[in-house]
Amino acid sequence: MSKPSIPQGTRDFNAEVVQKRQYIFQTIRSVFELYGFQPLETPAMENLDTLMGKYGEEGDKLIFKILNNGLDNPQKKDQIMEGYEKVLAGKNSTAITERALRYDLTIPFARYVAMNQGQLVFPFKRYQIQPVWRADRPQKGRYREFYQCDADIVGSESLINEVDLVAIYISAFEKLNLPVEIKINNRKILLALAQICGGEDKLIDLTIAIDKLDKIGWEKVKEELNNKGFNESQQSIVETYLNISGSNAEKLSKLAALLGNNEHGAKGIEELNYVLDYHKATGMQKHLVADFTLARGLNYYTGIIFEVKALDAQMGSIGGGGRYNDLTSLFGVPNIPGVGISFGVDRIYDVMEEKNLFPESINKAAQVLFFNLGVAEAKVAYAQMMQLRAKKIACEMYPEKSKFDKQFKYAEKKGIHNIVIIGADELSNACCNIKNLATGKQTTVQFQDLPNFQF
RNA sequence: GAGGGCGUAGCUCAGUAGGUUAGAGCGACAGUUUGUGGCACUGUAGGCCGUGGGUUCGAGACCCAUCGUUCUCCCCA
Repeated sequence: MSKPSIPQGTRDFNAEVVQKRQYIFQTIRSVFELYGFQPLETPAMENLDTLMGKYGEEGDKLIFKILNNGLDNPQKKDQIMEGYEKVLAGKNSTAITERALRYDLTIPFARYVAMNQGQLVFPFKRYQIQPVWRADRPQKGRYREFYQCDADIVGSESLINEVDLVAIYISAFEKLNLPVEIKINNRKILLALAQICGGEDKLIDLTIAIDKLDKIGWEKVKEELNNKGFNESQQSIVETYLNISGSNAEKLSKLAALLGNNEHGAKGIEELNYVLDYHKATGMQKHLVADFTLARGLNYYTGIIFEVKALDAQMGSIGGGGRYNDLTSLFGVPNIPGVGISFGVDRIYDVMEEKNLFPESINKAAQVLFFNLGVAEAKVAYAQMMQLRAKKIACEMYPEKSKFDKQFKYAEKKGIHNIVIIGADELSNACCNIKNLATGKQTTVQFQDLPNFQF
């Protein structure tokens, strides 16, 4: 038999890791709930058509598809062979695969809203914390199975929602003690830029190119623009656009000058100003950075977009989101605008681990270990232990009679801070000896006083 | 999808230029020590050197393939 293994890009989480991850989940969840969001869960798998075509060409390739059952059914052979031909040609076939693992939480949410629009109370605010799967090649900070924590609001165009989501980001990362900056931009501004530099249809080429700026530098971006058919004067507008610097207010006024009276540009700037202005009053403004190079890969965004970057850490974005004005129309229900954000828990974990930001207190080992010193002793000890458990003190008893040495080491390795010794001597005196492993201090306590002992 | 690094004991790794019976530290187990741990000392167990082929008198080492893993690019959280 070969050595056991798990699929590439997936992980097992041991007790310590689970507790740390739960700490992140719990922190984010509590903030979501504080802001009036309610939970939703959707299935791990969706129908393939629900997902295809929603994430761009690259995204489609990264969707994990599930092979249909019953492919060995001889009655369906012709259908299946025909489907296989389509697959070989790079197309999808429901004869071969009709389900896939979810790629993110936003599209399943849009699907849910479209299916349940009659029942939902709008504006509908939901949060969702579940794993997603991507058939990407794993590398640092990138896994094939990872969790997202999303909060979305649909059925409202108000920018107060954007304001609220920024506040969620900032307060959640403050609670986690993780310093971040929230980059903010607007797809309308990118659209305006595209209109000025050769037309709306260039929007995607343009955003892909400028998104690479901090990675490859202006010269390479210029080259890419050139290859995509942008002329010299258009390239120089883009260069001016990318070189805008200063405080948020300065950047926005310089941008306004560059975009002139372009309608989308003016709207985009106005929206950014609205959000920044609201957060002057909350004091959260200092975490917000207007960044016109921010583009985001997903093409369903239409308004303000966000991305969260951990400060002083070698890690890509640890969260992102934005406004999508018509996501449910993909499922035949038009005119439900929405805006949402996502936390990348696995990357947040990696950054917090690297920077040592987890509090000591999240280790949830039992507080007390009862020694097992024989049949009669264990029976009495067990009854005493149950009284402590009734007081919500986490306890366990060593399951077999073993040498002191061994039982001590067990407690030490599991991080249990107190041991209770009930041996023959204690038994005859109806008492026990409690030893604190950190201090080495030992106390003799009568059985009737044990439940009230302060560990 | 493209390219690089690494696979030796449970873990972290040595293993010189190809040469007898593949090593260390940590961990595990046992003992010194049958009711008071952490230290120390002694001992024991544990390896198809990722897998398959090839070169050679001889391969853990060299070559090819394959699988796994990790990193970079693309893209993304």
